[in-house]
Amino acid sequence: MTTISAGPGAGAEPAGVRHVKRPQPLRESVYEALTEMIIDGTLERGRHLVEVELAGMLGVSRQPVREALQRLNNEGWVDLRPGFGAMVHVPAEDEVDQLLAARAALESESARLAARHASKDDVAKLRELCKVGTAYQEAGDIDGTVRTNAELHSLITQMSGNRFLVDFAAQVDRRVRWYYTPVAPVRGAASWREHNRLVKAISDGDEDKAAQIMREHTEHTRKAYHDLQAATEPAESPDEAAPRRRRRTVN
Amino acid sequence: MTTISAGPGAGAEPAGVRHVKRPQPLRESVYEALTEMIIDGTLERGRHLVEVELAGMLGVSRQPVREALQRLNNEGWVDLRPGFGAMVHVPAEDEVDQLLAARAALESESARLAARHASKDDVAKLRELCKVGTAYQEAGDIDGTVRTNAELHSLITQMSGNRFLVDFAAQVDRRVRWYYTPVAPVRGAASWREHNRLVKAISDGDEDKAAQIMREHTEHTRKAYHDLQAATEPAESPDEAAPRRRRRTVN
DNA sequence: ACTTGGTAGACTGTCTACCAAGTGCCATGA
DNA sequence: TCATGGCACTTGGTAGACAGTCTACCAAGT
Repeated sequence: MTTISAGPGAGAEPAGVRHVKRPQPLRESVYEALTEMIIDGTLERGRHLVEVELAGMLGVSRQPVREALQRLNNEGWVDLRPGFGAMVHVPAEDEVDQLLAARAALESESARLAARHASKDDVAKLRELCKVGTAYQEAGDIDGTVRTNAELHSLITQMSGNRFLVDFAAQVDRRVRWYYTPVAPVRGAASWREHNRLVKAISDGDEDKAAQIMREHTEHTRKAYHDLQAATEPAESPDEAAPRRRRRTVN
Repeated sequence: MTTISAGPGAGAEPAGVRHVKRPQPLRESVYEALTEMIIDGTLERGRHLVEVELAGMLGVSRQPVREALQRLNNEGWVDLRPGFGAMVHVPAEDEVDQLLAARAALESESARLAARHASKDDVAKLRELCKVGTAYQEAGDIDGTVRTNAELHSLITQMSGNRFLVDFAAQVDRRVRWYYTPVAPVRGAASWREHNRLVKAISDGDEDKAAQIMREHTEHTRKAYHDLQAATEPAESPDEAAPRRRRRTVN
């Protein structure tokens, strides 16, 4: 039973004015609890989510659950079928591809703007993250590597100073991480070399180079995903749950 | 009194499979009614939106209104302050800038992908839109020009075949149009010349060129906005509401 | 003049209960 | 085997209630 514990929303305040801890709206906690459960697989893909069931599970009433489900629906985590209920979204095959393409656009632009606005402080933080990440990677600490990777990318988008890029990139990133988790550990070594070059370009203020490196970086990730997918796919049992048609040609 | 009339959700179906007319959920209609009222200024910026008031206004109960407001909040149309209510969002000065920057990234990537996947049919439609738009422009039909412009851009993003780019770009676009409306008519002539070059590049399948033209196109729009802003701004009374600081240098 | 304390009203956040309509499933029957 | 009818379940929406919180305002004290 996962009960909600109104966790502190780790919002990055302008430093110094730290607002007193205010209890989050329940719907927010529910939203977070659900995404977490979706990402960590507690709620498997395709599972039928019933409002009252979730409400009972989380110890709240239907209302906050409904509101959370609607947000999850808007952001593509679940599919809401009127009169039936919500199902945890089952990603289509071309979806990861599209996500990574969107991410390439968003993050490479972010890198460009980050290079434009980088402060000494930011660059120092970036360097630190690179060091930490590489260390994790070499130590074989997958969890740490993934986390640091996320932090690095997040910091870069934030350095762009563009709220919309930050929001969109964050949304895409969470989705990618969800789909991608099973195949994440693969691309460790090269990835951090690229990160280093990227940080170098940003600290040099070389916009074009930063954007280009970030684009290639994401592109490599996509390729890695494809290779791994191709290697895994033939092994899947042909009597898969839904006999949905393959349509490779669409994208 | 604006009453909701459960209009047929003019969703673009895959053509042919037209689902039987299913009444849209109320929250959807409310959402649309509210965005419309925000865009056309019925609900002024900064206005405090009270749930029961809106509910009465639209002839529905609180619940659908709440749900619509929450979505509006997530998409940045209103700001939800816990325990107080929703206020129509008042854009910060640098916000249009950031929106246009995000749009540049999203749409230029879309143009690149559109050039990659363009079908004969798509290109024909693009050409048609260009013709129509230019005609409107020359005839001085501002409304028609703006609408056709939106259609053209929308079609290009859809041609990218990337659902996420489509969604994000659509979101950004609506916001831009809201802020931008007062200054829209300015940039008519040059804009359609650029559109023509863009369509040419797409039909040639020249990805890089398409992306570059789209980027410059958006950049020009941003510049036009700035110039117009600079020309208008000095006229504003100095005893403005909030004496917040100008920081032009940020973006 | 400025701060403090108190009061009142308004509105949200959440809960409960309830009903209508739509959906999926299953057993029945041809 | 396949269509039909019915049943159980679930959402979508409504109504009402209540606590907590936010804003504003007023009065008294420094």
